Amino acid sequence: MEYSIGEFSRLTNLGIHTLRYYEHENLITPKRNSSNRRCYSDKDLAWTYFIKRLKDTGMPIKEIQRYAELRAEGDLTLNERMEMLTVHRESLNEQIKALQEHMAKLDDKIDFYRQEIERTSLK
Amino acid sequence: MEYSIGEFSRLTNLGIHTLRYYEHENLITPKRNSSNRRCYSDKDLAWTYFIKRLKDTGMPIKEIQRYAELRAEGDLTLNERMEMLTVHRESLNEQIKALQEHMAKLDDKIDFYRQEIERTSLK
DNA sequence: ATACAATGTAGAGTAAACTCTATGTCAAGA
DNA sequence: TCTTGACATAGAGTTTACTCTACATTGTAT
Repeated sequence: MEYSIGEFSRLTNLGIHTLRYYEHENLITPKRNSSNRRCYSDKDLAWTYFIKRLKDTGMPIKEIQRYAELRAEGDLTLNERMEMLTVHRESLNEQIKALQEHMAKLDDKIDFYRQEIERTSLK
Repeated sequence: MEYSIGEFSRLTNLGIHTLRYYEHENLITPKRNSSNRRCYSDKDLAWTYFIKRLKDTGMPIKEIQRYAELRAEGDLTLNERMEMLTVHRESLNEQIKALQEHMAKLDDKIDFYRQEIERTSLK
């Protein structure tokens, strides 16, 4: 299947402006039809989902750019891409650990509030 | 104990400029000495650590501002503050869940790469 | 007395990631 | 044919959270 930018925007939940911006940054590079309109493919779709995943896990555009560059170069860069993902995996792991710690502390604080409210009868 | 902005900067690992910016945004409000220099207290220190925690868990400055405002109003706002933290706790929980999902998918991808590299003998 | 390092304020500048505006093209329906 | 509506580009504007600059004061060591 092929999609116009409007359809693709709805599918990916990324604004049209954002899609053009991503293309400008060489993240997503859809084909063009005879009238120069963008034609996004299913491959573009899967790739866009992956980009969103990288973004949602805190990878900056610059780094995604680098990954996209390697991807465009084909199989010879598989090693390097896997290396990038492995490094990123570690950062993700640390993010999760940090958030869990924050969660524990937050729970302490909430408990403290609960007691204070009880004590001062502000229930 | 009381700390100058320089000492406080070292203690909190926040730049001097950042501390002044936080004060400008009414997040941290240290006392001043006779020559108008900032005097940070241990209470400011504990509060600053908490601000960092909120920031590190994705709370925007605007919201921390609101929290700081309530805090300045005293015990009568304990309920409202607890409510804010409880809501934030939920967002934290969702962040963690999302990251764990991303992690699983990332592991899949890394596995896939491993196989591809094996298959195409790019070891 | 003087130098100098830390501090003060006000306001400008920066970086990242969008988001929007102005203007123009083009295919399809009334 | 005329009018929409979706799409195109180039470039300006926005938001968030700092970060830095310029310039004036002040406290301390020589």
